[in-house]
Amino acid sequence: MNPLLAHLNAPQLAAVTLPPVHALILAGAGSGKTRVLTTRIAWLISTGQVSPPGILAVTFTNKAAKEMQTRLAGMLPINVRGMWIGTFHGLCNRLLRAHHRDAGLPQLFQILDSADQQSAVKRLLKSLNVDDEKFPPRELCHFINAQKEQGLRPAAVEAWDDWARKRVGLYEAYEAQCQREGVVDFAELLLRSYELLERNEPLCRHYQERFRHILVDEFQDTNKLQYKWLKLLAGGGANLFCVGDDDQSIYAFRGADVGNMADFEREFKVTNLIRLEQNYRSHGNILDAANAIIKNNPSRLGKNLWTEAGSGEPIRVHEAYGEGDEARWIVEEVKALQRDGHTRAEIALLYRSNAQSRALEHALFNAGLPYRVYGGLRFFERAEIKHALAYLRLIANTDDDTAFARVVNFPTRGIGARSLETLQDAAKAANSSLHAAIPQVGGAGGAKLAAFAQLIVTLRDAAHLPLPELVDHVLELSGLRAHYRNEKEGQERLDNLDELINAAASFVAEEGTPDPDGEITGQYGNDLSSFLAHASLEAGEHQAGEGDDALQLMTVHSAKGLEFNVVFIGGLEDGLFPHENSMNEDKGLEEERRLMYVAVTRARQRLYLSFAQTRMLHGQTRYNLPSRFLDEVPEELVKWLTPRAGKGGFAMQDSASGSYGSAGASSYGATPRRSESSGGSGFRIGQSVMHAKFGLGVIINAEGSGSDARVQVNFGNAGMKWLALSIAKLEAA
DNA sequence: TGGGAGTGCTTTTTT
DNA sequence: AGCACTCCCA
Repeated sequence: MNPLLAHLNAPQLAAVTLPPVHALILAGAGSGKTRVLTTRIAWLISTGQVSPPGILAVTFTNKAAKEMQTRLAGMLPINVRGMWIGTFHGLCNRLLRAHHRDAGLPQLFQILDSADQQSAVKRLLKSLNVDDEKFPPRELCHFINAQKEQGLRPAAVEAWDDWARKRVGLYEAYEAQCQREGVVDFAELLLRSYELLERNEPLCRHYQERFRHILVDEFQDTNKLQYKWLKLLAGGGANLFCVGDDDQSIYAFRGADVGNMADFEREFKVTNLIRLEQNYRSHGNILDAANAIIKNNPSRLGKNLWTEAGSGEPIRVHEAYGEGDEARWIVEEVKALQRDGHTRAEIALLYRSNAQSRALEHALFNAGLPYRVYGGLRFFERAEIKHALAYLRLIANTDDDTAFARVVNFPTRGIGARSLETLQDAAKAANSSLHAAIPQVGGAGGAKLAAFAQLIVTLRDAAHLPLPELVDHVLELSGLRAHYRNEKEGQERLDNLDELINAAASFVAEEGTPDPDGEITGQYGNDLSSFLAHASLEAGEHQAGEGDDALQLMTVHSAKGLEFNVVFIGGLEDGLFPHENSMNEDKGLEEERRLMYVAVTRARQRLYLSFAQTRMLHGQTRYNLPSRFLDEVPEELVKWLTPRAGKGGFAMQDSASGSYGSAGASSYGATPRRSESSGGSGFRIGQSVMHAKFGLGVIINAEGSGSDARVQVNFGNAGMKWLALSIAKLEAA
């Protein structure tokens, strides 16, 4: 047996070795989803069914993409760096850099993150004299992104009244502004690359022919546009292999559409639907609870997790008076767990909304327990870092008005609102960028602006320096360092700025390499612009001390994909979890329930659920009922740590390698070579075959020789078969 | 320019 | 309650 395939269970094996057909893998929590995805890629490559450039693998987070690359690198002796494995946004960026001309973008186009986008919108409203009470920038951004995520340009958006028409007009003006400034927001990355392929037939055909196998992770989280993008790329006969879990779809609120799973099944006539239901993570009671909860959702594709592990411990439920009591109880419980030998890093405190972390942090701080809060400001989102990046962006592109506006008077150089207004008017009149309009401003303000323009020129002169030195140079000449040195609490910010130099240095060392398949995709641009793209696309985790043994605090959303030995889910109250705002939404409760399902399935060994009778929220004390999700956990799985709540005050119930890359460098000596045949029959592992009755299949194993030769074939939905070559009529397909 | 007072918002979030 | 943001005055 191919060692790649060892240790896979039957459905995993079936999925990994599927013949070249479209497939939908329903992968339950903890069922080995990433493993299937990466092993599938390794299998396809090592059996010679596809070469690495023929693979396109898409994920949602950088973390997931990196994980896939790392694991793949461990399975195959190939350079995974050049492969098209990445996030939707990262891959689109790559595509647009390579074909920036065809996409109508400057080579060094910059990427706006959400905050940049909002300030760009604010600036736009101001320049058009639009009342931002009537069109709140935040809401306008949402609207614009939502349109783009449905693939709609302004002309295609329907508007029935004046206000809606005005809004579409602003969308249009925003696009024009971005185009003039040479910047692109996140949704634009997707839409622009979709349109690029859709309109440029030869280019589209090139990529369609190149990518033979497209694999998608977390497919339930794709939005409409992402699905269209995938369909377009798969339009040339590539095989789409989508892995997802409808029960873990928790991002509908930002445009994810689980309906894509059903659409995919229908539109691609998917007959190969494989369920991965064996869970390798949690003990039985935890899984039973999760199954019982999610069973209450109607429209599911259907799936039931099971485990070979025992039932394990009961699920512990605790009732507290207020959020402070809840937090103190958790602290005591954590201390007890530590005494029993649990490490803090293996304990997670999950909550529905960020505001809940405060009470927990307070109690943990008082108890002196180290903890780490996920979420919140990340490195590249810090103000001082964004300031420094803005100077770098101006070096790359002086027309980037967002960057210009951010730092033209930071550190302050006496360029006030008046001068800026004059400048904005001049820019608008000349339809130019702010930077380009500087010569037209006279007076004292004009002189100061000219000095700023001179500063940018001086900085640009240093653009040839190695990136880390350039960053250092910018920090010094811009006056940022001096500014923070004079600030009382500036030391941390200075440290962060120094850290930015380190980030630049390690970026150059690790990723600053040019695209390996340069003749097709062109080059990325220079170090500076790829570093800036990196900063936008990968904001970076914020807190240091990753290696420290600290409790893990995070929202349920950010816990998706993670697992812990012990999990506390706090604030299980109606109104909080499920959240009251979700109740008005269509299908809101179902998404909350999936969220609860995700939360529960994070736990390996022990799960605590807790709620409080009163909770301070928005400055007011609220009295909540226990969460309805608590009632959905079967009683027999539960151990109440406090007298059981609800039902009338009960008493305490205590109770492949040779086919590609450096030949022979395989780490798997036994991996069949591409040239090897099975028993001299002319067939080889990985070969697609056709059988009169079972249809298309792929050979995954072989034994015997001559008249005894037998091969194992995966026929997809027709199953896995051993066939004697002397009897079965197999034809190469 | 910067600080103090007043105002409004507050589910979840990656890229 | 706590935070970000704006506005106004010295």
